[in-house]
Amino acid sequence: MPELPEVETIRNELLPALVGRTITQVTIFDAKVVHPLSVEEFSRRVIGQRIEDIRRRGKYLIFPLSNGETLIIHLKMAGALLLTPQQPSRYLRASFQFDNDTQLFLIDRRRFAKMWLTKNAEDIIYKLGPEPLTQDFSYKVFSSRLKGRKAPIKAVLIDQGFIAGVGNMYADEALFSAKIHPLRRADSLSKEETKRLYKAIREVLQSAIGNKGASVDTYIRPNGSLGTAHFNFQVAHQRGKFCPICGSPIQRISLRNRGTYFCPKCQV
DNA sequence: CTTGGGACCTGGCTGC
DNA sequence: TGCAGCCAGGTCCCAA
Repeated sequence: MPELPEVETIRNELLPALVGRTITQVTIFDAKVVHPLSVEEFSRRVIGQRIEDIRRRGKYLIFPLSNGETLIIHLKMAGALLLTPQQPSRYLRASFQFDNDTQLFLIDRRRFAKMWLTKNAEDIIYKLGPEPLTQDFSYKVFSSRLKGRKAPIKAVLIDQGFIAGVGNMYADEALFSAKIHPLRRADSLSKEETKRLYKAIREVLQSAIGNKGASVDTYIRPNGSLGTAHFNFQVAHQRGKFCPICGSPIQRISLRNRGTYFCPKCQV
């Protein structure tokens, strides 16, 4: 599942291949991926444009184009971006051809991934909260944003308007690392707990970027190789396993229709 | 405004 | 072996 570390890895690995390249052809195999634009309009507006840069905001990939428009891609749960050469995939939803014979494929088993073309990227990403790895995201910002939030802390962490980029896996990992129960009311955390969680969020994300993301399901890097961050997971997706600290069975509950994994003894 | 539930999707896995 | 049902979860939409 691409969360911040996975999307950041994809960005880093697409940058040298695509920046400065011009799109010469695009093929959309599933019209849903560019909705509400028609395939024809999307193609017309994107062909001939040079990719000026690749940025990331939360889990969105942002491609400023030479005509002033912006291409935005969100991979949702199962999407992947692959550079040639690649094996054919029955889940190919779109392909871009560039002026140096490079091709970029959007693969998506579950048809949730989406592409937008817009003159103003803010129209798409305006809802996002702060980037957790920037200087701006200080402990003070984090603690003040928690005030008055009565929902379970896990639900707040995966709210993209609260922090951008933290998804289900890394929320579970950060809460385990900070020894906080996922169902704790967000505004009930002590100062010490808030500090631990703040630190844990940044460390968990940074470490996962260092490991090129977590290949737990369909996540794959643009060159076809896998990330290794999931080898460090302590609770996320560890069904049937045991807490690495105390040996208790990892517990799974459903929160917001998301699988939530935690240690019932270490996390209070 | 916040909160919480369901919808959108599809394929792999589990258990009867 | 067959198959129903669970599980995976990012974001939008809607109701309270």
